[in-house]
Amino acid sequence: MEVTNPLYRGQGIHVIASIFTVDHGVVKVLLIKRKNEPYKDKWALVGGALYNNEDLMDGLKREVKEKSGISDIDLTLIDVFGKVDRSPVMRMVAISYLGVIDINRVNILKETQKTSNAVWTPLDEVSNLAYDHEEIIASSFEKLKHMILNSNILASLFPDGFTMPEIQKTYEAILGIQLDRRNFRRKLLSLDLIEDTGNTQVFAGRKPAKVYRFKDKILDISVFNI
Amino acid sequence: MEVTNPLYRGQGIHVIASIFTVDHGVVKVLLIKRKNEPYKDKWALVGGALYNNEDLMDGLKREVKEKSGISDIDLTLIDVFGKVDRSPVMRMVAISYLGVIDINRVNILKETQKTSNAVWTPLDEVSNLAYDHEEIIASSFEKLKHMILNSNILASLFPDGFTMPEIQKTYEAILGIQLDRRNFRRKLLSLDLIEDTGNTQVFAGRKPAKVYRFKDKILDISVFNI
DNA sequence: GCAAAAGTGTTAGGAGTACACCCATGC
DNA sequence: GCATGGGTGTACTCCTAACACTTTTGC
Repeated sequence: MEVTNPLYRGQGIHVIASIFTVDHGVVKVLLIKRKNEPYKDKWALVGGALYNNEDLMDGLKREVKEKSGISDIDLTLIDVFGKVDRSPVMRMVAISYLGVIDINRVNILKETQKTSNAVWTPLDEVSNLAYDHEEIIASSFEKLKHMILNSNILASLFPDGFTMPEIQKTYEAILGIQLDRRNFRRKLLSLDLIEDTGNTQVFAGRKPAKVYRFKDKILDISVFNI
Repeated sequence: MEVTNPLYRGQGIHVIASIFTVDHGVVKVLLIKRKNEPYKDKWALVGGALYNNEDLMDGLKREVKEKSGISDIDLTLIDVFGKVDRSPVMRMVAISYLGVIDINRVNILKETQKTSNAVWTPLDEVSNLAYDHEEIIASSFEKLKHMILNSNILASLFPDGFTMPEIQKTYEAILGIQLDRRNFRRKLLSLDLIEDTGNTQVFAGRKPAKVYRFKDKILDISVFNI
């Protein structure tokens, strides 16, 4: 069968990743600088056009690898962006994904065939991006706030474990609120999501903190307890 | 700018709606019978290929209108399906949406230019559909279960209001579990989501039931109360 | 010993759960 | 009056929220 209707022609799919980290209490997103048109020399999220012979996740991981060097990251579907004019080249529908990664565990490629720079950018410094990528980041960040409350997505931020004060600061940075130390600890422990490693970590001049790690477990609580 | 790379050609977007209702305690989904290839004479969800000059929601509503006659329905993005071979015609990525509608308030078109029949089908009788539509229904139904616990999506099932026993049966049908009458009522009222209309509805031989209605309010609770 | 930050416990209030009784209707 | 099903209240438990003291370290 052949498609002849011109209304169906000239369409493509973008797969795009909002990759977040939390660095010293600041939430950052990975941006790359584009080498090519459209939006040459503009900052943008990692991602690109899907090939017609690859599945969505394969294309996404290929794009992430090509443009950032990151090869080992879990990405979750977040949203879809399809305004007719969102790309100046052709009709592109963007499928957006979210990932979280430990900034210290990954070497970001500063330059690739298609990018001239790559920077972890604090959320409040994000502006003037290519395409509708600012909107995509906003939608992903909202979802991230939700996900840290309903999943173990932060496990990938702490591959070697974490102390309670550390992870609490991460929650506070992402949610933008202050939390009570004692209740936070009790709540996180009660979820059966993390476990004590038996180790401690010492910072200068302070009492050593216990190190916990995430269990290999998916949490997906529902709210409404009827 | 022109796209010459063949890897980017021959792609299209499906917009697809899983439209659910609850009819006498049975959850049903709207299926249409296709008149044309591919999957001629197969049952399928309402939906079709997006035009390259229309936004996603516009294309979706056009398809829903064309193939079912339904013109007034809220649809929510649910999921994306993009396996390379999900369509035999060309590379199609499907964006799936979810809607709920009162079966008594809508006249479904039994035949259209592209469909030869339309039926509200109980979920457990759904089988042998076109494309990956069974998978799409499964994903949408899971999300529906979640949404009735976290949003006022059921408002569209009861445009004229509802009684507590009625809506409880609806929750039970969708969730597949039994609920305690007294606690269900208290919980639903405590959410500040519905209000008493002051009216009652009488069934034969029974005490009249109060009629409630949904407030115009979006509910999006988070779970984890830290 | 002192400052800084980590660890722990207690209590009051609110939400969830389980359960029993009264009430309005049609026949 | 009786069967059917709708409406309401209460006690127990558990989770949450607010809050203060003790412990360990480096200097």
